[in-house]
Amino acid sequence: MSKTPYYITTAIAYTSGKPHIGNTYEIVLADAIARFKRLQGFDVRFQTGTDEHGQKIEEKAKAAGITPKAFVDEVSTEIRRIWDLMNTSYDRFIRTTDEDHEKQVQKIFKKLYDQGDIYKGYYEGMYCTPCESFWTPSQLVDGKCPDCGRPVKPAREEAYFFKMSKYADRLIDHINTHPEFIRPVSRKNEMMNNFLLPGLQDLCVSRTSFSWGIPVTFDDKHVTYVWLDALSNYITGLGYDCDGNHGDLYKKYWPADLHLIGKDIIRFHTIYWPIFLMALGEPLPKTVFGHPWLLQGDGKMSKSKGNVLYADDLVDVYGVDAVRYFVLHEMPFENDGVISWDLMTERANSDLANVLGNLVNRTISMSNKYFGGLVERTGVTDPVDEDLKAVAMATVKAACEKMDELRVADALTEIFGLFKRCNKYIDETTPWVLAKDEANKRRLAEVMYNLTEAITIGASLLFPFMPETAEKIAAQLNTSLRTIEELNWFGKYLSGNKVTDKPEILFARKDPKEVMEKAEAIRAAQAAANAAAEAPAESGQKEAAESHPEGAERVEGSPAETKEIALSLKSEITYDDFAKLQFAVGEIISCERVKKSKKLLCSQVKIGDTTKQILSGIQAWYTPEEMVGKKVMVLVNLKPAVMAGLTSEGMLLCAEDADGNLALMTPEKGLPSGSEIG
RNA sequence: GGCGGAGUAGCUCAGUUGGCUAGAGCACACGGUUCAUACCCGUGGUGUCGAGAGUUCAAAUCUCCCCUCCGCUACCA
Repeated sequence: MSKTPYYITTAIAYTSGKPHIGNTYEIVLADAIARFKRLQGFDVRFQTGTDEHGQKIEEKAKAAGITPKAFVDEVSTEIRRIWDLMNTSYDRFIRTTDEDHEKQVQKIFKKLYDQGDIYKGYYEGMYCTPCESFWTPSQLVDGKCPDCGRPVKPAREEAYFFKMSKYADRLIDHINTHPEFIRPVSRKNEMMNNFLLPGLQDLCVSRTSFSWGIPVTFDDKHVTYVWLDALSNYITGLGYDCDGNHGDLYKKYWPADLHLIGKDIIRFHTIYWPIFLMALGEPLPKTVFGHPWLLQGDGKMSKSKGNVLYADDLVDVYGVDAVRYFVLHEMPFENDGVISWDLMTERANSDLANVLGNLVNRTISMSNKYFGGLVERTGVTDPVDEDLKAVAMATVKAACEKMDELRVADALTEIFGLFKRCNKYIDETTPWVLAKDEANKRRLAEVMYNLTEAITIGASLLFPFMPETAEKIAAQLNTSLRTIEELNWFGKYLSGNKVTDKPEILFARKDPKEVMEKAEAIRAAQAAANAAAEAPAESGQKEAAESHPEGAERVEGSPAETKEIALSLKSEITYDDFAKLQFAVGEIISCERVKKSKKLLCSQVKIGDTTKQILSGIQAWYTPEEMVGKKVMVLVNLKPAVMAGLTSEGMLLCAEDADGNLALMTPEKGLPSGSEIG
């Protein structure tokens, strides 16, 4: 009888920097699911990897003075190191720079082009030559470039597009008839209401503005744009062949059972990816699960504050399995979870040290104390045994049910419920009382046997979540872990077996004070490293919530990475061009939030003897209160435009770094408002 | 602005198709116990179930409206 195949993937991580604990969560979650499926007897294939192309990487590499390939080699290696540190059991770590992947993406592009799904077109809309940017008609302001206000010309840059609309109806039908396809289901409405029902726009699948990508074979100016490249990894990693000569893995494992992704990229996995597959004539993945995020609890995560949590630091303090336990347990099904040093310590102490570690330790100690380590089944039962056995068996079933629903945190809770039941059983049976009377010796032995067996069952179930711990427990009990199939009845522990005579502490209790001291040291080191790189203050929570424009996954930049920005030069202008722009110093006399917008601030700006109302998308960086009184650089003669119902009569100038952080331009000396800048 | 979700004990959250004194875990307090990592077991609450109104014999649960927070989306000089 051959095992049922089960193919699970994570999103591939974008190689722009070191992943923090929030990014590391996904691979651990996937690993727990993959390991549990293996335990259930599935033939599991588990794939993860890195997404390595795109303009952003090209720019970062340039800034670092190395080739894009050298850059992504370094980052990909680092990501893989962390995945390995977390003890994840992936079968393939694919890189989008892998030769087999690139070759297939090129063939896919060609095939879709040949069959008419991809067509050569132009960026619809208007092109601003100096800005090298395309704009849709709705983005234009009075028919001019929204960035520089200059006239724009009709579309110029050619690009390849994918005809999304052609497959929209089929996809809508598929989503409606396959309730398992998008999970959690709340995400289904978002996709339907925002994209599918209003009508899908064709997707741009090639670019000519950068070169770090997979070249289009029949048109060498173009490289494949991110999604067609990145999403294809799920099939190229199995040996998909566009010509139909698929590898055995592909035949066996496709379609995927589960694409595990962050909730920010659900759209790409539930709309574009299925449509690509339809176009290729391949079956669609069974389930796409958009998991929530693990956010930091103790203050906003910020590189400059040095409080970004990384897997390595947490592992140093708590150990791999404690970190795995925390991220798996603390992450609910639909809402974001929270992580902090305090919460982590609390959980490690109460659940791991007190409940689990202590249980194993006291049980083994008693076996040694009363029977020299021998665990023997005597058959001297008591009614109190029944509930323990029933709970043990029920836990096996409950854990499977929870995992089938992808409720990983709940499954873990079920398993710990069994360990708690074991502790209670010890109180119910009071082995130390039984030990006082030789007549109870055989009953005592049975109690110890039941405990040992129940712990073995718990440890077997725990394996997918905390592999090392489960194995340590089995080793101490001198038994082996079981599969789900082998957990079908209570009493498989070998009677007469001998447990270890020296129980090892599984989880030492952590002193919150000491942990905080270590955390503080880590924080200081991180802040120092960051200060050297001179990163501006920023809101990490916000960053965590921002979707990555290019990558298949957001990855936080490393604190140590260079902050040098690669300047892309615009075309030269004449003095006359410059002279058309009128800049002046303005003083903000009042400022308030624009109610209808999350990003806009509405400022009254005094410029000499006139006052202008100016809207700016800077709410994330400045409060209205701190705006008031600032002297700022204003572009005065910009044609007014209406935003969110309010008129804006100019533009406050800001500088923006590579991460999108803004800073207002202010005069270095206290000049009066109205002073012209030129 | 459009669509959707959420607001329940100090904290994190469960609460199925409306139905008996509204629950769990953590934290806290007290009691028990000593095999064990000062651990384990038991007991304990004052929750206006976001505000208001309505339907009903009965509403945390349904309807309406309002407030707050969040997500996706649009706009973002």
